[in-house]
Amino acid sequence: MGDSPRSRRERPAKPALSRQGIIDATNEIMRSEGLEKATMRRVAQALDTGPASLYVYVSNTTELHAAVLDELIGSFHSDGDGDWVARLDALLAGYSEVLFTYPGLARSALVLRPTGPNSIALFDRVLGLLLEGGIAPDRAAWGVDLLLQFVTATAAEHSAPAPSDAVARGQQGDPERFETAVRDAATTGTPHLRAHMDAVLGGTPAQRFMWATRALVAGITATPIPAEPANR
Amino acid sequence: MGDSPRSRRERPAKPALSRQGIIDATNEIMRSEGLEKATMRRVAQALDTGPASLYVYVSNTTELHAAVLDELIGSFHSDGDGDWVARLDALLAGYSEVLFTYPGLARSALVLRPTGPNSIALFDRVLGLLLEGGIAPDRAAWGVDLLLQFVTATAAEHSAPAPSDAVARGQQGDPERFETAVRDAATTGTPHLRAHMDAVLGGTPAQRFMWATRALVAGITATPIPAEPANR
DNA sequence: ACCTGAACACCGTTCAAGT
DNA sequence: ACCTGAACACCGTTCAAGT
Repeated sequence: MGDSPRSRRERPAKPALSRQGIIDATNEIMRSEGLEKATMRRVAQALDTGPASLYVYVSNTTELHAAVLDELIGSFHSDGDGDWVARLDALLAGYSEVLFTYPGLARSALVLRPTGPNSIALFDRVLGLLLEGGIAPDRAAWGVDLLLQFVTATAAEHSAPAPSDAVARGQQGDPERFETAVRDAATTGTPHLRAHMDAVLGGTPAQRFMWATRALVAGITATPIPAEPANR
Repeated sequence: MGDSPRSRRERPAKPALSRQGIIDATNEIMRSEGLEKATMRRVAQALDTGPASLYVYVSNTTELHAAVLDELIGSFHSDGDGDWVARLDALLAGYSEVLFTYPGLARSALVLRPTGPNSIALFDRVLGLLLEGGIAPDRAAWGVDLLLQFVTATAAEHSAPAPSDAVARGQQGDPERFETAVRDAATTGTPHLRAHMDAVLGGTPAQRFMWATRALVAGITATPIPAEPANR
């Protein structure tokens, strides 16, 4: 009994594989090294096994990433007080924060249409707040998509593929590139851009985020859905 | 003279490499096989050379994809007539059509913040239409981003990674998965979702697209930008 | 200058074989 | 059942060497 032969030292006991263990390890790698490092091979290595072993618990890379995302969505609680607008702001800010912390996941979320239990719960909470605000249920129902899509897309925009990839510098959607392009173009055939360049380039990201959510809520509130109420 | 020695037959003359030729070949592969097949190696093969040769004209894969996107954005002209709303609809529909035809590119566009000349021109056109609609310049300037982001994100959502990948079936954001998840969840702790399930799941994609653009324009029109007009 | 063969350092996924 | 070594079929990018 006592020490089994191969438990000499090192090897921190190598916990048995499990779906949750794989998800946790993936989460950890994503946070510290970014989505693109959270590969099957890298995760397997972190768990001291081979990539093939993961396929017992996870059906493919996409599904694994989706599982991590749903877990993260379940991890933030922002049931602040205040009126429904304040609570909506807090909720969207919380979601946004998660996506900014794991930027690569925002890209996935856009394509994946998260359907895990926590994602659905988030959808329900946003819908509840819009209804509480007195928005017509039809409009609120469609509006949730618009709001969550905006948050996701905004986070995805700010996601550089590799945290410190030499190639990425000046390549990605860093605002600078866009700003330079606008200033350059303003001298040629883009009259409106030239006339309003300062407005186009103005505002902090936080100001724009806040303005956009205001505009979305206003639009959702005021815009009737088409005649056929909700066909299909 | 006449036939040079190595022009026996076959080999359709192998045109010299050029940046434009590389872009065209990439475009063609994207259309016929999807973004994920438009790799350096695959493009090089189509041009009958090795991948290393492409790096003389193109700095990396991302830049190549961005070049194709800007070319496509320049390729559609929808200066229909009618009032500004009709023309805005036509313009966004045209952009949307391109992105739906090359779905993978929509994902790229979100992260890339396209800055090519044609992309900037599109931005200018949308801005012009909003101004024509009498929207305050400050709001219009920020609103363009919101509108283009919506179109791009919507196209990205509907993009399955591989056109006919066995794994993709039931995996991606096909509406069915979301619908199933909603119906399942509706029995548990998601009261609002249950109460308004039909509204949430209702509407055709086209109806939702139209409604969303209406809501966006309404919100942009009605929402004042923050006190500091356009700092920075 | 332009082009390229070959290499480096990776991927996801499958499958026969082991325990 | 669960796990895995090894293989298959790919990637992007670099670089020394050729023309």
